[in-house]
Amino acid sequence: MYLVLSTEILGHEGGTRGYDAPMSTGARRPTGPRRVTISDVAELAGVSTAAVSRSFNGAERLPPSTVKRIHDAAAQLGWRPNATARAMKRAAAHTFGFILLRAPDLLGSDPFFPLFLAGLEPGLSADAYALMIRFVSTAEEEKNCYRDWVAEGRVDGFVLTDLRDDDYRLDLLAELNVPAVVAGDPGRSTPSSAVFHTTDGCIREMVDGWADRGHSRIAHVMGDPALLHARRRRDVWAAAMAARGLRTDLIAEGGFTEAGADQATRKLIAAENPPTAIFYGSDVMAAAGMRTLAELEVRVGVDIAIAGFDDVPLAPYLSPPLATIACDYRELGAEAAAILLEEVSRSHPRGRSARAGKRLELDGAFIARASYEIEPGPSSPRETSSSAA
Amino acid sequence: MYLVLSTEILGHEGGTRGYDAPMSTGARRPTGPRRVTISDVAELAGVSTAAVSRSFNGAERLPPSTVKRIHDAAAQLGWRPNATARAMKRAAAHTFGFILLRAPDLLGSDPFFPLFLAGLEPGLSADAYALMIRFVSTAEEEKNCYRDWVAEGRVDGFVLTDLRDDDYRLDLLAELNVPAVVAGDPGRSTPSSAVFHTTDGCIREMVDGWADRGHSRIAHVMGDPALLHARRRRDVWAAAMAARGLRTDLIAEGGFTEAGADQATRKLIAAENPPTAIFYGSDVMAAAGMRTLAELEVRVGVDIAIAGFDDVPLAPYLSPPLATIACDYRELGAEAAAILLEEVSRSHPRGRSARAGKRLELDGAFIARASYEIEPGPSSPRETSSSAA
DNA sequence: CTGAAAGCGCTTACAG
DNA sequence: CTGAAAGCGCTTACAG
Repeated sequence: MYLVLSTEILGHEGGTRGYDAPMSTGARRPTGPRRVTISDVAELAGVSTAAVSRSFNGAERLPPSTVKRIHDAAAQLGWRPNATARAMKRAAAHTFGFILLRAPDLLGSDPFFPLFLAGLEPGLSADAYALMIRFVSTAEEEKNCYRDWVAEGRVDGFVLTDLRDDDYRLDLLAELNVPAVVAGDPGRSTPSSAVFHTTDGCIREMVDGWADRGHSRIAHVMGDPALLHARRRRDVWAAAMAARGLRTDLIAEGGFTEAGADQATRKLIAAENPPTAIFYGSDVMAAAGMRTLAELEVRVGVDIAIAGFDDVPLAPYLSPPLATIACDYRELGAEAAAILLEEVSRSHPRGRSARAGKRLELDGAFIARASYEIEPGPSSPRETSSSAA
Repeated sequence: MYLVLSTEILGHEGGTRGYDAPMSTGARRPTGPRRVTISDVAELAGVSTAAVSRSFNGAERLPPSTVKRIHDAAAQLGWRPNATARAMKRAAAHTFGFILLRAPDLLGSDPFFPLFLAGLEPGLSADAYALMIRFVSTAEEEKNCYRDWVAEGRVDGFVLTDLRDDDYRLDLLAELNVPAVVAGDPGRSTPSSAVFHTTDGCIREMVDGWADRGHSRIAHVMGDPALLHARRRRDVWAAAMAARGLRTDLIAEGGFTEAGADQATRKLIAAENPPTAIFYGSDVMAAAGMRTLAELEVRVGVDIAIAGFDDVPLAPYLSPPLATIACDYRELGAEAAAILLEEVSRSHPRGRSARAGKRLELDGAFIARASYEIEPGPSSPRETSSSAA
């Protein structure tokens, strides 16, 4: 924290700059030069601290010559307004919190988190907001973190992802009465704003396309049912199937993990009437399922059609290339940032919970790659493949 | 930032708690209840603010009964010490910075960032340190961010990744004189500590294994040569090749991208004497290369052997499963956190740049999956595959 | 052992 | 237009 007044910073005028930094102010610090403060700049520029502050906050007008003198002095001393002191005066941390409750082993393959963050953060920092991130491992820890960060004044609002069934965080946020944006469809009215991809049409398009090609046994490997988006994908798949008069009992849980997808795939293929097509709730599950299918000697793209969800960068490089539903998670992050900034700019000291939050829907897209494009044989795929032998 | 004294928080004693929160203190705020402060707690508990502070900082001893009274009062009011005020007094933000200069399109498939973060953050927050993240898109922005965050007192130190050739950040950090930990091998002595995986042995094992099987034309698709780890992988591959008396001219740049890997693979296969094995500098490039090879009708695992680097979760699910070099990036993050905390705990108000930083090396592991296991045919792979026709 | 008071580094009504 | 002074919410020597 101690700013070293190196000659670099002082433009090599260290010895002759006609300014002696006070070397102690009740300093109980071990050693080291003391921090440069607004007073040092004021003194060097020959103005009051108020003038320095004003010149850095732009609101009030000062003579240009004074502003220049102050800015020169600040540059010479390498001074910038201390963010902590500023935050204290303003009673705002100028920081948002992002708390993640996630199995860490899911993070390595999940395309959502890094892209969302890469979209979110630049949007916030463009407005000088910082982002504070926390990984928690239990709901208890998570709950405490939300409360603590607000009570301690660490954050001015939150970003939420991975909405869960009956998610207590929505009510918690309402109680805490802080701005928040939910990245995901809350499925109900909430005081928090929300932004999410609407992929219902994509899933319908996928199911209808398969149905049009003659598929009737279209299975679904769903993600973790505790997650709202996993349930939503399942529900839309089921509705699309029902709309075509198709049965929806070919379903298994894959929990968004590779191992789960492997088990789910085996279960589906072992069914009396195995599917001719499988819609996996994520590309990661689809990729794992592809290997399982290969092991079971069910050829993807020949005996069975599959599709995933997310459009991970590797999806086109699988063999056959994986059909999927693409969502731009970076865009989602960027929109979340914009909404959050809008939330805080409207100051609702109270009554935030009174109004309903904004809703912004983004479009997903169905991408029909080779893994999608097969027509079911006259018999089940396994019979087909054995009849070829 | 305004804490709502809801009945929830007050344990439903809101009306009869015998305590009237002062409703204004020169409050110029729009509306809303004012923030609960240490004075409110002191008043309710019938002690001084000093006592409240002490009871929350543990150092000095207070009578247990007083501590209890204070803590009860704090709980009743939902008060927690304001982090900003605390930081100001302590002249420390209790926060570390993590600034990323990265092409955002690389983030979606990169296993490093999310896992590293998932290891790093819990380590820091266990010690009540926060992590501030920033994505920048130019070196200029990056440099300013380091300087600004220190000058503004936003952070107490930094985490660095993606070390570049002749990386100016190492000197910048030394100049700024703040604690830092580098995740990666700086390749030279630096005042910052560093933690990284040593994979030289893994790469040698891979090359030697191929050489032992009779491969002599082992190519390398390297990552972005601006990055130190890409260069290191190349150098170690080249040294291992040279040690076996093998030529090192079969090399191409893939830039860590799918498209780059595609181009690099085409270039290598088009060579007069194409390789019988390819070491890709990342799994993402290897996966992309696999598709290119398939398009070129060079069969991985039959005509050519390949291996990647990173061990992404999908690696075992490619076909054939991808041999690779595994590094535990979560462990790397956890170790980086530990080192950083150790750095700040030793207070070096000056002279940080005098001593050399600590070095911690972690082990990588070579994982020989099916894509690795072929022996080269008597002729080149393309001749082999055409002679089979 | 406990409290009054100074001070962390700013910002901003307020007074000149 | 400009500055002196109060105050943001804490912590901590210092004095009782």
